[in-house]
Amino acid sequence: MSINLKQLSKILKLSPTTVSRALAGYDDVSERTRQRVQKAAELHGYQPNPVARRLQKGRTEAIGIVLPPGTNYFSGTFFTELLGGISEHLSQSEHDLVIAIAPDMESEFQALRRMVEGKRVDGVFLVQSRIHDARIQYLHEKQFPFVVYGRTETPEPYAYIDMNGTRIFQEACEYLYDLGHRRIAFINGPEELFFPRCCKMGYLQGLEKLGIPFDPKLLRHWHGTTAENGGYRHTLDLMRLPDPPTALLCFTEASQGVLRGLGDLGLQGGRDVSVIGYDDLEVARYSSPPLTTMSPPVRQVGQRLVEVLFALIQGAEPHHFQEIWEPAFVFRKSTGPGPWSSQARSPATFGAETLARTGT
Amino acid sequence: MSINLKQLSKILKLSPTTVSRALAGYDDVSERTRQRVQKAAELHGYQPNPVARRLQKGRTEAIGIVLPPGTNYFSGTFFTELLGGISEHLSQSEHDLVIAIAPDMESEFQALRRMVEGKRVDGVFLVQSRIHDARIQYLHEKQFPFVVYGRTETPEPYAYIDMNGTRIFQEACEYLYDLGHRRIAFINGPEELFFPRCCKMGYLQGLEKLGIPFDPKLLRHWHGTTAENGGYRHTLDLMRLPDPPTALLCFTEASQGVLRGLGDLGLQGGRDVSVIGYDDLEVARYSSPPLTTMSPPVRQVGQRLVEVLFALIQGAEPHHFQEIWEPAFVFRKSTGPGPWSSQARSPATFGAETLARTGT
DNA sequence: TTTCCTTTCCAAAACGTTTTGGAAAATCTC
DNA sequence: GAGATTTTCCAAAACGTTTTGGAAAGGAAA
Repeated sequence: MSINLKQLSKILKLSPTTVSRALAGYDDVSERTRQRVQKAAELHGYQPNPVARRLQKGRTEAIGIVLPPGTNYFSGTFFTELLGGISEHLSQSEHDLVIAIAPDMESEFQALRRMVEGKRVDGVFLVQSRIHDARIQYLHEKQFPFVVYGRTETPEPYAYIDMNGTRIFQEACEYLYDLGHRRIAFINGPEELFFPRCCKMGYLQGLEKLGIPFDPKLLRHWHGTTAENGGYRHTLDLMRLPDPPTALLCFTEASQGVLRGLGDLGLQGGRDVSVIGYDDLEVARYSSPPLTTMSPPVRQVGQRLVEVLFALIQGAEPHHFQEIWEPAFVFRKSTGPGPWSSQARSPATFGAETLARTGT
Repeated sequence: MSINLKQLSKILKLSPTTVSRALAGYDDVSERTRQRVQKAAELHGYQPNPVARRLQKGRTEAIGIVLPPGTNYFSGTFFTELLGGISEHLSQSEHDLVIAIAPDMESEFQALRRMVEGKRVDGVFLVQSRIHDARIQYLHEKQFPFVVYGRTETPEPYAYIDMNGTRIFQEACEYLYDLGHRRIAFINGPEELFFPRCCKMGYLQGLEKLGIPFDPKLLRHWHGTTAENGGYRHTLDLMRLPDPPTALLCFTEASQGVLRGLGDLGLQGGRDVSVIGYDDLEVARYSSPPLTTMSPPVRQVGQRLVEVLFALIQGAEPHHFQEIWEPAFVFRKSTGPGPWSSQARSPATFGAETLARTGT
């Protein structure tokens, strides 16, 4: 069917060596023959067989990612977005992205081991980092190149890109405070994940800084169901408290369920209750009301993950790649003045200040 | 780091040939040495290098899929679900799943060509089939193994698994008729896709069979935005007609936007307006009200796609694998009696009948 | 004992590249 | 024109498997 190196070199009456080196751009082949080779290669549609190249080079030229169980509970859309960023950057460099979707924790680890010990990829991405994450310990032990989107508690130095959840949630509290809110609830993600814990810290620090006593009833975690459903149930529950919140922070797509829950209770987001979401997916733009969010630049993260992983594969030290990015607010219509708004600082001032601080 | 065949054979004082054949289970190696080899392999954690194996075998032992642009507009969740089905089945057979996510149509084709002509995979899956689908013609010309989830109009024989959209939408019309609905609208997916067209045919046939004149104002297509947003806008628009529909059929996650739109108008799905969705994702179960849907068995489809593709790779004829599956109804709370309900047949009867016909 | 099967093993080739370590040819230097 | 240097090419080895086509050893049949 398609031509290979030996055949092409026979046509050109050159050795395979020369043809290979000509195409690879080495300077020990004359400009004239290089041109000749390149033209012939194009004409015959020659492409080096990647498998043969991989064997010789000792690299698989492939990168792996195994999506954890419950990815869909989290946000299928988020991951296809992240994968989009990764994939785009990857295809430019002749690399393949191999993926596994794990139905449960056990097969998640198994899939990871298959990639690593089966020498099927040169490096892997990790997402949804847990507070204690066995995957990270494992990969560190194996000395296998990997980058995490998120952090964990293990002491080993590893490469990561994470969002500053602590800071942005603290700022979200301040923003709501300035709008005149004092009863601020937080519907957070699963407790075993590291990122939600950071967000929780930001929430607590924010409250403390503002002199609002922490009410445990206002901090919720969804778990074992979709973010949307978790947000829905907790909203119903929260709004039926004797002293319900006037503002809601929420994690990923929980916000969609929150808006729905408010709707069912005859409340309108942005007017009766303020809502701020995390993750700025398409859906946030089109919800009713359009959602004010804290927004990580998902596609850019994907691209950067690729860059970092390539560096690691080429032997760079992981501890040089520990980046914490600042999410930015995207102000839409789901936030509005709260019952204490007379006491507030000027929101306009705050908005400007925040945008300046979070700019890229 | 890890051991290879030559080293292992040296340890065992056997030839690489024998070790390889012992592990592959050939019967020209004695039971005794086979056991010995197997034990040693296990002890040293020997795993054949997949790249070397691939080169020798002339197969990449990898399968490709390129997600079309706008996958997220469609339903990121649906695709992670489908990929889950594929991935699970695939990892059992020592194959890799390589994926690309295309930002636009051009790079979609480019990614496909890279996989095919770059000999990076043995076969590919196609999803979101267009009415005229250049990908299918291309793959057919190249004689490259592929299976489509969905169909197209091109005459070439190709392997596909598709849902019987025509039939299920026709039955949905009948079901709504029997509930007492006569003004039945349909918020359909993008027109250039084949499946929405089938659904449309089913809708039209259903109306005709029931003697309901077709009102073009009641048939909508969303396009270029998320399904959710499309559903939302069209619902607002439809319900503001002088003669608004009393029941809404909708395609994929448009249903979520539909419910939201109804909510904004102060209407309740299932009571004021009946809604039936297509695709039974987690989100349908937890919406308010829980959604009655037409539901394709997504994970099973994924598994079957893998089986079929393997058969094709082994040389089977594509036209032997043209399957049309019957989606089943999942009855929940988003449908109820319509204004013409006095004239209806008994819904109970209909329900039983439908379930029998669509069972598996 | 000889002949003919079986059983059990293995050397060598092959898959399609890239890299290594020259060698021949061309050019320069004096 | 001889020697030194640069330019241009290539044969052979290597990457780690599997497959091919025997060969040696052992046993059964004559």
